[in-house]
Amino acid sequence: MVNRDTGKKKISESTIRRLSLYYRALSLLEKENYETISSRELAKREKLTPAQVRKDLSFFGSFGTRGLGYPVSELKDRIAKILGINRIWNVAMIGVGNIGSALVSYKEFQKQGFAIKLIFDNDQRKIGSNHKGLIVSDIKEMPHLLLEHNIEMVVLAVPAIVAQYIVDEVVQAGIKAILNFAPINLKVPDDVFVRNENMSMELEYLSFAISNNYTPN
Amino acid sequence: MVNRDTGKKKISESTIRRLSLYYRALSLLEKENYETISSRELAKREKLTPAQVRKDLSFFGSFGTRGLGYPVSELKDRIAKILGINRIWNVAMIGVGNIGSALVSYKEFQKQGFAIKLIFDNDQRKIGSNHKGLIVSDIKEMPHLLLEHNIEMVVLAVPAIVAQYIVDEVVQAGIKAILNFAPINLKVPDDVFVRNENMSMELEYLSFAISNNYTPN
DNA sequence: GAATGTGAAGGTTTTCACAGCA
DNA sequence: TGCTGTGAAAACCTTCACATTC
Repeated sequence: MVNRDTGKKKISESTIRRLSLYYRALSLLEKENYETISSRELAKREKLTPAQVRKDLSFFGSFGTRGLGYPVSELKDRIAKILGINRIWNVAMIGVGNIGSALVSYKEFQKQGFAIKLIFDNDQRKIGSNHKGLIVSDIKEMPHLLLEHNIEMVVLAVPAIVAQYIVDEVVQAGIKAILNFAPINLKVPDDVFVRNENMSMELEYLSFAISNNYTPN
Repeated sequence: MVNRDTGKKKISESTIRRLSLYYRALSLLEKENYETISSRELAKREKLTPAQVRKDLSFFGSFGTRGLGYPVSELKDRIAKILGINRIWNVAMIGVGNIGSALVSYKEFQKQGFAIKLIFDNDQRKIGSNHKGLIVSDIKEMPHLLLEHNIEMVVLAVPAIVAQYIVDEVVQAGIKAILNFAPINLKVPDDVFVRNENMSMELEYLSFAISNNYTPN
């Protein structure tokens, strides 16, 4: 429960993922002009239990008022701060194939404060072309451009075969966060965070569920 | 541990997700002409523990040989059967915006046996146009076309505002599995499976990790 | 000797249940 | 009365360790 080195309580991965859910729900509630929200109602909206919501939030302090609930706007801001999304992140997209170019136009990223500032590809026909106001740069220019533009995160949407090679360069350029769409396990140093987005896996999960009449929980 | 109704051991969501990982690793191993693989080696490739691999696999039977390991091709086929991916699934794409059209061209789906057979949109300019050999159909035609083409899964890539409305029609058409890209919690009957793909959430996780020097493990 | 299969142990996450406060 | 915050209990998941088999 408590980390022996830092003395801090350990936050589980699932708690972090749920914070994202709370954030989204609270953004909506704010638009619907809710002032406060109970753990029960918040749980209902995200298909969780009230106790879960309270436990999650209590990790970071006492935000609520007994008898009343949580103040929507304030809680939303607090969660933004915890998640580190109370600011703009500079992101680079590597690869402008199907997925890459779709993500460049994906408005949710922009909306959540992830600003795509650079786009790279190695295809001469794509280099120099315009994607949503951004010019595609040659991947050879990547190392110094990442530094010059203060890029902090990278979305990797390149074929699996070249992914490791490119990620090595990305790491070399000091990037510490990578969202990887290539279906491959990237090797990176311990201080670099990688999240793998594997869309086939989700379909496979559905396939399993239907095939086995799977009932979670 | 054991389900009281069915007498079956309960399979956890994480086990299912790892089966997908094993499947991918085994496909690769097969190409590399491995005949057998030990839990230790398989674990190493997917950054898991050997015990974990053995526990997962033992849920479904005894596939291995003591002293030797698991037969690569056979284990791969077995997992395919368990996941229900030992056949082709008929899939429909709903929405041909950025994400939708990217996914129509996404080769991993095809490769894993998820065949996109129909594409829908409500935009008159898109209806009738050609995407990778498929003609975009009017979403009004959806109910009967889903039935006629024996569609079993649907990928939902439409704006959040219309997602619930469309999903209601999809459910009505008897679809039991939905991969949802809209950032919203869909309401569906208990026997319909929904997986949410939320790419901003992954970036938020990375944001949290960098901001807090988070160390999972 | 090498590696599986599996009860038991250990650890983590979720839920319960209730004291405490508005 | 209504709802939070939180120890304690329960459920769940992972790892250990070893008997077993090839």
